Amino acid sequence: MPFTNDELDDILKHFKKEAIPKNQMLVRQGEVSKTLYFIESGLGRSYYLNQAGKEITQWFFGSGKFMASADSFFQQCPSLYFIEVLEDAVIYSITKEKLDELFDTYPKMEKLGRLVTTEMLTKVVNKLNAIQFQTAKERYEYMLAEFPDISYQVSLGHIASYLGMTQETLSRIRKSNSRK
Amino acid sequence: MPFTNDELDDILKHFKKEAIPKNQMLVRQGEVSKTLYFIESGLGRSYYLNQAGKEITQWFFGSGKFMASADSFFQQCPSLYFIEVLEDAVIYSITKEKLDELFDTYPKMEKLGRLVTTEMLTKVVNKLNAIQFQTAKERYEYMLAEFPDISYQVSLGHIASYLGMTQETLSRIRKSNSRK
DNA sequence: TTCACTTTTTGATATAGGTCAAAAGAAAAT
DNA sequence: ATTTTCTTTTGACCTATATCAAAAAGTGAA
Repeated sequence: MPFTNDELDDILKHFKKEAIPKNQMLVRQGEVSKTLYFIESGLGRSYYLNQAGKEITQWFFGSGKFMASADSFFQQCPSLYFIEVLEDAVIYSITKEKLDELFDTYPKMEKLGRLVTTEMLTKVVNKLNAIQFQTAKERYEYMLAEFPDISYQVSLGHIASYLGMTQETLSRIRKSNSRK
Repeated sequence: MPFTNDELDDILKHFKKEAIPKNQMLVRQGEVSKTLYFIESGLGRSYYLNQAGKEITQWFFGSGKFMASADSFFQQCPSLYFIEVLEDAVIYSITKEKLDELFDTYPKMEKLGRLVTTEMLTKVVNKLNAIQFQTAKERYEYMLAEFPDISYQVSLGHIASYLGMTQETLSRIRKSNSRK
């Protein structure tokens, strides 16, 4: 993005840099989320509780990515998701108000916002297609391709629910893959 | 959106209004799509061909909605999807270049763009959750709730593939619903 | 009205992946 | 070190939905 150094300085001043230890919860279901996070290092995930009260991973956020309960942050409605930090992280955060300020000051930022959302949209659509029409095994392979790093850092159960299968099934898939 | 009448006039001038008959193809897989469509009336769908060569409906677009092969239009890459008109339609279309012109002239438009994408994102996430963790019957009910009109206008096979099930299964679900 | 073609329904059978329960393995806490 | 707790693996069994095949119903053209 073509910002001058002065602009960049000003923009970065609006963000707060923090070290966040693992297992910390950043957003709770039902809260209106006021903060957008950018992950410098570490790992986060969003999840929700299904009818049976089971945690369903909705998304993983790796380093270099923006993390938010998208619906809640952008529409300022109660979040459907929890967001938690899975690995000790360094995170830049910004409130909705400050971000909107930036959007007003720097129209170029709107573009950035639009591009970030569009990228996210593309990824979600990809996952949708993977989930909808691939076997459990193929979905796991899609995940290995899309988030190679994450597959090792994260517990089986988190990944399984992300991929829409039980952890038993994922365990069996891993076993059958390793035999070969 | 707070535009003056002059602005609105200018914006609308960039769009082309057209009547498009049913069964017309607007975007083909592999093409880079240069056009964004807004459906005044009528109905469209996007779909792709899976490995077996079967058409898989990816999305339905009803009146009052924007329609595009999102990845292709926004990132200007070859489209993964076909887009076709299912019911005679009246459509406003705009090219990528003209839209970008508008974005440059009217920063407020960026915001609009961002909001449209965000809304889309929310819907895709909803569908993802429906597909990922609900039974075939529940998915059909989700569809009846989300697109009540579409369920009647569209062929069984199109809907079944959209919902990630076979048409036989959908036919049986409809039968069991009507018995009650 | 009949013929060709498409879409939907029905039936029989197969299977991927879910569920439940328990064992084994790791990690954390005392 | 040892106990407690959490995570992963394994096994047996079951069910929702896919697949395959054929019949029935619907649609449109000649």
